[in-house]
Amino acid sequence: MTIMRTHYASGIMPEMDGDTVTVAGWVHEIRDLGGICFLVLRDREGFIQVTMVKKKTDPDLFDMGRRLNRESVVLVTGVVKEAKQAPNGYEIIPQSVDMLSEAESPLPMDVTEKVGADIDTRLDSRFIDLRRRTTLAVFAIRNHALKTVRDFLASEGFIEIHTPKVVAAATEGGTALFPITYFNREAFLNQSPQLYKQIMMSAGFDRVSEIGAIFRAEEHDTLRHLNEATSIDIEASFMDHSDVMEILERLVHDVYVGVSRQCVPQLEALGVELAVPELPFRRLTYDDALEIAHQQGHEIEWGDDFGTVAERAVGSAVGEHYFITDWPLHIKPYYTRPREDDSRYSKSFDLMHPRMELASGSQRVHSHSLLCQRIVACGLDPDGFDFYLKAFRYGMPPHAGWGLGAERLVMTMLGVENIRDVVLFPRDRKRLSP
RNA sequence: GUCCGGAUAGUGUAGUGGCCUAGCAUGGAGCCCUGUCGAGGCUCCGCCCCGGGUUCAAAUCCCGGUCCGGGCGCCA
Repeated sequence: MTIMRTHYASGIMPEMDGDTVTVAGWVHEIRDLGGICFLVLRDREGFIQVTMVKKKTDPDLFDMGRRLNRESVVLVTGVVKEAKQAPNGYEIIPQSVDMLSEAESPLPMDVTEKVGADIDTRLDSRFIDLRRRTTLAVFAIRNHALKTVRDFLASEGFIEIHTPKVVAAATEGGTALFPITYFNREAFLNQSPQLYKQIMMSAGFDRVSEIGAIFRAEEHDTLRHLNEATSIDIEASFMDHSDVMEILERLVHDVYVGVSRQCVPQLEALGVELAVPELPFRRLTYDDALEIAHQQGHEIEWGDDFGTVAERAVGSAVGEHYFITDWPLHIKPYYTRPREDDSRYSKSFDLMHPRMELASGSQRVHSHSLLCQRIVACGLDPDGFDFYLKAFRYGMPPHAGWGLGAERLVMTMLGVENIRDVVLFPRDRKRLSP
């Protein structure tokens, strides 16, 4: 016996009539009609029907096949037969069925999607949930989306880097961090690659990108936050915020195009009709967005961030992807560059989907003295930033960059409501396992 | 952090004081059935989160606990 398949389920065609093939996968369903028994085998790529006719099949094989438990792993060798009555017009007449791993019964949840399951049940048995066609489709699309991102950034001359995820005490401020023990010292999980990708500008890499994990210790409990997420980051020298905005919108556009072309079956499985957003995305200044929020009846003081409700109100007023630019300097981090003509404003932007924020970025402060000044102004201690500030003292080019939430990009693209649905093993406030 | 909601077979649900010996679907066991594709038919199996209280009577009301979901805040 070999444990090798010759074909995935999707690789079998009616034209192969008469060929002997070996398929391997999970027993999705068994429909036993008495004199004829259909076994539906499922693998990563699809389903294939294995048909056993009582009169023609070896009695032992027939009896073993019809008694298999759902979700057991089997290897089936047989002859492809073109058959009009079969799904897709073909089936396999088995010569042998080897059970490689018997599944226990009952299953923790339904794989055939006849009965629903709560997200909590699904995540507790994620390995089973991931066998479901729609769940698999989400991750196939996520894969294509991120592949498109990598291809796009490579074609734009970005060098992919990997920055440390374990970092020393110095932080960017703002979000809460996860403390860890690093030998006998205190350390943290990184909240973003921000400081390191900026250091790479001083290193002369010119354009860098990273797709990596970020960690935030916020105790939020929403459908769009996780404590471990994937961030798509870029940093580019000799560019300003409008240059990187242009890269960002083309990237998002490219992802939609790539997914709509390469993931047709998956989109169909999910019932998603993907509308590719038009370029260029609309640009609103913070003041414009504030005006729209006011018109929608949301009172926000100049200088405050938009709350969730006002943010959605602006989003539905715009109705498509858009940028909010020129944020008040004091609500942006210290590395954000002030506008030369009016330092109350910054050279910053957020990329918004009508439902939520997707990305934020800016032109950065590249002057060492201004950066020190800004760190102090934000109430932080420059001493903790030595390793970072040092890179600004020996030739730091002007630069700009952004960070884009990979999960949010995928979930908004697919209309998925819960961010946990687009992460294999999500980490939220309550879930640390599996 | 704060507010709101929920917990009933393996899974998803109905049931808001007695009509509950808890209904339905899916599932499991078994039987019948030669073209199913959410197969069909028949029989059977399996559930009220934990503890206390109110009441003649609690799945249902009250209190405490545990676990879960969600809104807002927070999230440079």
